[in-house]
Amino acid sequence: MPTEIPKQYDPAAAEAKWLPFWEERGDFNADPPPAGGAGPSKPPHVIMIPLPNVTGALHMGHALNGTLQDLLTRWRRMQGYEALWMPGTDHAGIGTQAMVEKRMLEAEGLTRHDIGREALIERIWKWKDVYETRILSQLKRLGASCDWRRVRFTLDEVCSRAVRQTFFKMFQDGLIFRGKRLVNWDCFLQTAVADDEVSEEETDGHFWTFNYPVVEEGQGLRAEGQATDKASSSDPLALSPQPSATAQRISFSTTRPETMLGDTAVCVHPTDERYMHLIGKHVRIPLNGRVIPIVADALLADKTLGTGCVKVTPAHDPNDYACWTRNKEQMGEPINILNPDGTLNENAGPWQGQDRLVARDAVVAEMERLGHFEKVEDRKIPLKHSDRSKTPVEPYLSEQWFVKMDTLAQNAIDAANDGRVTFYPERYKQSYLSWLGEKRDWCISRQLWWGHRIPIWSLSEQGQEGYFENVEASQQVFDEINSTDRGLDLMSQVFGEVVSRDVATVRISLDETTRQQVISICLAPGNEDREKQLVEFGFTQEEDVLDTWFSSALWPHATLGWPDTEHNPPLAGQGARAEGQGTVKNSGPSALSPQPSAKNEVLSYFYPGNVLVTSRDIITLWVARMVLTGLYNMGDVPFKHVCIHPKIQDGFGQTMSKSKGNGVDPIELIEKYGCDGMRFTIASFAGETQDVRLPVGYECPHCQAVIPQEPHHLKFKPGKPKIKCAKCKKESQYATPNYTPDEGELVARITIERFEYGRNFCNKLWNAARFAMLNLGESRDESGETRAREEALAASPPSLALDSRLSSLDSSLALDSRLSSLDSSLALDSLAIEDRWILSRLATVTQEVTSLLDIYKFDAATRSLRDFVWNEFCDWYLEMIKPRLRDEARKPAAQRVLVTVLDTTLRLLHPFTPFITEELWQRLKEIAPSRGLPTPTPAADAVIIAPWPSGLEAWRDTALEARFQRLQDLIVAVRNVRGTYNISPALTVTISVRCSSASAADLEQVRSQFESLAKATLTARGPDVARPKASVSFSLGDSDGFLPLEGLVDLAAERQRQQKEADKLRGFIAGTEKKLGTSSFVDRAPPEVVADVRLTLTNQQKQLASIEEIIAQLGEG
RNA sequence: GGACGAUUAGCUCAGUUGGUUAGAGCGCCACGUUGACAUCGUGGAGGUCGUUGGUUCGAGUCCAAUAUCGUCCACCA
Repeated sequence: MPTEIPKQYDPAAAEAKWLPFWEERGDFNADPPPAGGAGPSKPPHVIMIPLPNVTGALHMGHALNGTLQDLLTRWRRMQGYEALWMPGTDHAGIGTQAMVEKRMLEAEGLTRHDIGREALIERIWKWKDVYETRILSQLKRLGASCDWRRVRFTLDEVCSRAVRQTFFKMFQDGLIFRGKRLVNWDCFLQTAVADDEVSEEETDGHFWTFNYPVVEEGQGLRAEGQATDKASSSDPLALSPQPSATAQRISFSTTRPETMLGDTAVCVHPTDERYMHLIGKHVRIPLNGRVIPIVADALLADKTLGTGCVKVTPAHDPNDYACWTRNKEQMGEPINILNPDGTLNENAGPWQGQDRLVARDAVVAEMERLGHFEKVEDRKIPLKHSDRSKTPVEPYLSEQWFVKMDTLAQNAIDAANDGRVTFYPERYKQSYLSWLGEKRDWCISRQLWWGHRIPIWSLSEQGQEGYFENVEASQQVFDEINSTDRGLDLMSQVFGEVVSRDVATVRISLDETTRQQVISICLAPGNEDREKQLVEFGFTQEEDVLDTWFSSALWPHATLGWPDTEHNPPLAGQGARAEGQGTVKNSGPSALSPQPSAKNEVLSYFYPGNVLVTSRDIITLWVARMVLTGLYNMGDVPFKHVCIHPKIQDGFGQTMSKSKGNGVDPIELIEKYGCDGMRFTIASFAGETQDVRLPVGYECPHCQAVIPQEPHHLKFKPGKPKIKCAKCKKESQYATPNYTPDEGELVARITIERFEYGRNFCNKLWNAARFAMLNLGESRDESGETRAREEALAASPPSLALDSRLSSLDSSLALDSRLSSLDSSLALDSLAIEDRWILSRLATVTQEVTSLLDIYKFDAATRSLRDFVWNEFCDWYLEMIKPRLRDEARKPAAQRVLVTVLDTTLRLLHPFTPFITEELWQRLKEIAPSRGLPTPTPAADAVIIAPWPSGLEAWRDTALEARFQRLQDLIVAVRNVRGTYNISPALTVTISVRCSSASAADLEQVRSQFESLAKATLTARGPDVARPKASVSFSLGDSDGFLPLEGLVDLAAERQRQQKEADKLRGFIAGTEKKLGTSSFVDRAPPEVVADVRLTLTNQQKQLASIEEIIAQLGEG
């Protein structure tokens, strides 16, 4: 034996060994075919990783995502594709900045305003370096066969350039515009917060009802356009504070009375009979005398709620804002009454400068004084709070940048509708389409510092007197400038020379608030000098950064080097990466240099990609936007398939996430169950429907009992909380994402029992292979010549380098000669029945797994493989060939089939369990360097590059599988009898079988195998076998078995057992007969179904007859 | 409120276009350490497929309603 094979698979050792082996060989790398290279080139297969955020470490959800992508990548690589899996991470603007700011505030009491933009960004880069390193090393531990030379980060040079170019192109095409939008404003932190960063809390509040007086025709009514004119509202006392007693009033309710100062309308339902006659009339806001219209809007007003009438404050309420967009021409501009710090601004008149909550009471008092207060009641109000500051957020109207979505969205819709992009499972196409169908403009600006700063420099200036009085006319002038070369003239003034439209684009617009004209210049990437010129000229760059999704939307082509079509994208230093998971820091301009080449072959070869693997919650945010930008920048979709996999939940049904603190680090599970065990289990989860629930436990370090996780374990507590073991009552620290246990402390580690499934499977595979290898080696002669070869082989270093292929081929040829008796071609029909059976099953499984992977049914593929390996290969085949392996004459053929099945199985399993299969492949290669049927061929150097099994259809033989099934049934029946009567396994029983001559022939062929599996001696078989006296029997329909067990069993009990069996059968027969007696069934069901049922009936009757005969004989004694 | 999914054995889940007696893993019970594997082997117990209707010769599977849970989206003067 070349090496001892341990009885247990050691995952850690294999993982440590084969990861560097593959990396050093360059197996993960994918490159375009060399220019002018001869021979057929491989087709590409591309997967872009759903870039993890650098906000924190990966959890099991990422492990699932990564496992599936690696599985697909390894599978396609084996199929002969140039398989690229592109790795990288996302800067995740809001999340990362918030995380760093939070830490800073907690640890040092500093806010970002204290340290400034530069210093904050510097801190975030440091954070990013730490977590990027951690994330990439987690992925590597998973066995992720990414092309690590190509790792990208959304803020690196290559991605930044793509962002700048896309923004520039969109700006040039007029797709980018500025507009107002309601955001969730955190008055404490003075920043906008995203919708998913606010949470609702029930708060004690009040529900006031007020009224506004309706303005009679001709009385103080102003032109609509002037309703928002500040001059008109600057002097409320100029208007009558007291409405005439007879004036009609309109009542409404509010929880935020101060927003009355910003009302621009009141709204009623168009069919509300109480108010229909008022629609189009006006009311006066008593607080400031402003006159606002009464509008009809069926979406905003609800006849059944409150008074049926609602005040409209577009600047401070999302619904009101939506109403405003529908009724703009009647209402005029929204009026913002807030300062960024939550105090009221100049639009609040006398209340300017007061905090909004102070002003609220003052406004109520004033309304009461003026006689427009009706009532107030206490009420619980759901109020949005900022997750970060825990203070209430205010809806706040602010200037934002948008991408116009109509055409872009339509193109992405078309791509899914005409099948250029296909979803697996199909139903997710619907979420994609319905979201895109809204075509809501994409707000791309964020009031953050961490991200891609918007590449626009602008200059505001006062126009000539009266120039901007008419908004529409001004806009026309601007449009003309924007659409002609007059914009270029403007730029040549700034830059002192004529600049090309490919370098800079200018747009002039009107700021409706300040009545100034705004000159905005957008620069294409790579124009740092011009940026300086602009600043010197007095332009200032936008403070805001771009939405994170803007850069991740470009991921599929940005990572391939777009927009550079002349050079391949730069690679990180290959070879010298042994020490580090770290990437090259790309913040410096000269950190990387592009690979020389005449064109970007990487981009043209690898775009478009093949499949995107992700979970459903980012179909809209990310998937749709990648399709949209791919079509826009590249003219083609970024991927053909979108594979949506389940989400991982904890034991309580909560999705695992960083923010919930319920995430489990895959590394913990890899260390406990082995990487392959984890991967195999996780792949078995990935079906089409259900999310995956993973009940978590903690293993008591004192007694190894498992303590189930409870919700309170996940809550953050100060100090180092301990967990108490229910069994041994001892306490220990435990690991959660919230803190790290103390050094040297005994820690209750995470366990998830479901992962034993995969671990046990790996161990089973290991031992099956161990058995095979032990039995492949034995037949060798131990001549001096062989030993010399073995020594020579041992002396040569492990075949790590690529050029070792030749030498290993040499040695394999040499080793081959030792198995010369097996070299010759082995005809299929000369093989034993179990050989042909296992080959047939193998061919079927190969076909199944391949077609299941084609449609991303990982769970079914995993099951199919497990069932084959465990229940067919191990339980039946290995058991059946044991007698043959002890028989020198029959041994060689069994060995040949055994090694072939093992070889193919390892290849089928490699994408699922890469480490153990490589470990076994390399060991097997030493023992059997050539294998296969009918003629052995040298095995590949590594299973990672071995060809995926295919073309095995000739091995399939369904008739033979059916014959084998009968044999299996017979053996199970004997075991059943043994089990029922508790016959010691040490005791060999005798059996005679009454069956057809054909079955008898089969049985004779596998007699020794049968006898060893059933622990029985076969005394007779054939159609004429008679039942021996005092025997226990079974009936299988087409064959009956008789076991003389007199003295061992109670024959009365046997009679009872047979009676029970007969009764059961009679029940079935009655059912079947009834069915066949129903004319509607016989007449209407398809003939083949009826024939099937008739056959069933015949079999049941035959079987019953056998049992009845047995019972009769038992009665005789 | 809208869309989608789920509900099958004690637990976690499969169940392909409707067709004989609904499956697996874990757990449970009994027996077993025979030369690959106790992370194992052999046998066994355990389910009126959430509920109610309907279509059909026939429904876990198709349709309708309903309940519960989950996810996404919208909304809550």
